[in-house]
Amino acid sequence: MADDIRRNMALFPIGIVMKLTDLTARQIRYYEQHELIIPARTGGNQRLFSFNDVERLLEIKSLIEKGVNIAGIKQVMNPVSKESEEATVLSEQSEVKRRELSDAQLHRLLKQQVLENRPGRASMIQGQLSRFYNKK
DNA sequence: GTTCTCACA
DNA sequence: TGTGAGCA
Repeated sequence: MADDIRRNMALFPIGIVMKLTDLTARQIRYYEQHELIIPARTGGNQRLFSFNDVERLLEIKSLIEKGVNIAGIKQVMNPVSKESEEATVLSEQSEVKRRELSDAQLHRLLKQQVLENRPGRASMIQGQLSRFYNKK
């Protein structure tokens, strides 16, 4: 599992992440405040992002582009601390399956929502999303 | 030169 | 969310 270590290893500063994700520093920090990402910190209190963080930001970005707000994204990207993140990798497959399943359903739901709720933006998507996590 | 936090025309 | 201030 040395791969997970590399994947979660904090490497680049916010500047690099900005280019990698096309997000502004403001947005990246904003998402961090909402615990969508949990970058490591250097001694100088500077953020260090891992590949995982970048991937999460890309997911967040795609969701934002589809009209999902922070509240909605939080339900999809249930915040995971660095520790529990590793624990998730080692945990049972049932957890993994549930995650993949809900992701697939999520895509279908998002497409549906985006088409129907076009003008007014995602509004009732939050309640819909939460149901998937209870329903498996 | 960069990033950080905080605050707001 | 953008942007500028004042530090580190």
